[in-house]
Amino acid sequence: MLRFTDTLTGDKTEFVPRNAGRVSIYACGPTVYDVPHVGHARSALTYDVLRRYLRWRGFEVSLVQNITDIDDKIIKRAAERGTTEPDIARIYEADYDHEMTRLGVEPPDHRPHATEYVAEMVAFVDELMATGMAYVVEGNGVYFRASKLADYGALAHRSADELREGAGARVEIDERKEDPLDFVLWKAAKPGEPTWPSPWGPGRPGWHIECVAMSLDILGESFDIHGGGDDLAFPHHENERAEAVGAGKSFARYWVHNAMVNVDGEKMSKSLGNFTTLGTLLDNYDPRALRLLVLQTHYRKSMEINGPALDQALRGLERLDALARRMPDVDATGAVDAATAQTFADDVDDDLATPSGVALIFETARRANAALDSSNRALAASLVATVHALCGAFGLALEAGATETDAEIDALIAARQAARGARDFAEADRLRDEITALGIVVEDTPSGPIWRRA
RNA sequence: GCGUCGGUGCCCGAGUGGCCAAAGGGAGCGGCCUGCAAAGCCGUUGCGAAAGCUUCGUGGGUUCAAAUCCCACCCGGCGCUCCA
Repeated sequence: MLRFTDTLTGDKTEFVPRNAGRVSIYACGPTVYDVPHVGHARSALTYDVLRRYLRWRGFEVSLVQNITDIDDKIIKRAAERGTTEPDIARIYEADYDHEMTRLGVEPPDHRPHATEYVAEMVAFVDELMATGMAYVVEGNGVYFRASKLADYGALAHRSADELREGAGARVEIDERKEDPLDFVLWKAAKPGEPTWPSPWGPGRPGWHIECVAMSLDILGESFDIHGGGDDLAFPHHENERAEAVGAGKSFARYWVHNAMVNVDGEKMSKSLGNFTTLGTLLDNYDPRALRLLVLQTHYRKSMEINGPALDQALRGLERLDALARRMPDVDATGAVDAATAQTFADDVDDDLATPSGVALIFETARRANAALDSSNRALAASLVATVHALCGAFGLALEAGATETDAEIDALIAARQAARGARDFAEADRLRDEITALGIVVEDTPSGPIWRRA
């Protein structure tokens, strides 16, 4: 039975999709004003894994991830660089794409841009105006009237009054609002900023109303899962929900939030300056090591991503690759071990418990190696196929190794074999040192030596 | 301050009433395999020869039984209006 922890209820609840066999997911994407960092990677990997896993479980999955390509930060960055907002957005969206590709994150089924949905957003705000859920502050824009929504604060698990008490704890309250909880839906134009026409004068979109417009347009009302980083739960998602519910629409049926990446115990963020850019990390590590590391921690638990942690994950990954290398002709298309696959599904179904799934993968790999050691090739083939398949369910592709040939290396290996045959082990070891110096690892197996790049 | 999530063995990290001295990964140690390696497998890493004893932030409590439930406290993450 599939279950997820729903942020709205705070409970782990059975997941029943809107339409049997089909799952619709809206995952909050980046605001493209800077390069992606490791925290973005965790989020992206979480929803990539969720989608792939659900697909592996037989669901047809539709994933929407937006690109927010107009907002304050983009405007600020464009001004700093002396360029235009579309330029900034284009540059960093391309960068995001590039890193996601390297990470092995599949492109979403739909990737709407905020700037493509301005007309829909205006129409949405208009609806809210018509029902009294919103009001105009002359010269500032249109605000959502939070007091009109009975359960504003539901995602934050706070009552409106509690929220009012806490309001201003970190950010100054805009005194022009009727209520501290009200938030802007449409921002009136300021000089030099990009604007779009509206019934309330030229301006631009406010609090992530693009997510509401796009999710409802593409996925429809009552779509299944709305996901994102848990720093978005309030106010970002709270406000989205308010906008949708305020307009009388059924919004997301389940809210899923992934936890943050920490650095020395603190959240990785731009403002703290403690971030590792994703590009730098991927230049130095196998992207699969990052995926495995993320899979080994439950998505709702904050985690550290640093060199030592990645090194550990890399070592584990090497074990799996080594197994794949032992049976290079077996892949995920082979007959999988049904009992293992069932256990895997039972485990992971419980709130996307990928750490349990990974544990089972390693357990299966161990059994496969043991079967190979005792020459039980039929069992081994089934287990290796299972390892490939389960890794595949998490988007982890194992590398069965070098299919490449290299005349120089082949010659050295042949020479070493000849020396070994002649029991001239001093010469054999010298040749192996020479090969090692080229960055190659040689492994002797019952069927002869194999090599790979270290 | 309020809300929320968490504090587990050498490290990372699962585990939410008994099957737990506690998955899996990493690291260490011993063994097997190998000419030697690598890879792999087996065992082992709280105390004890064993029966057993003591462990899962701290202190209480509930229960026949608690890492798991309740209360208090300490510590940490995140959020409290434009951060994934």
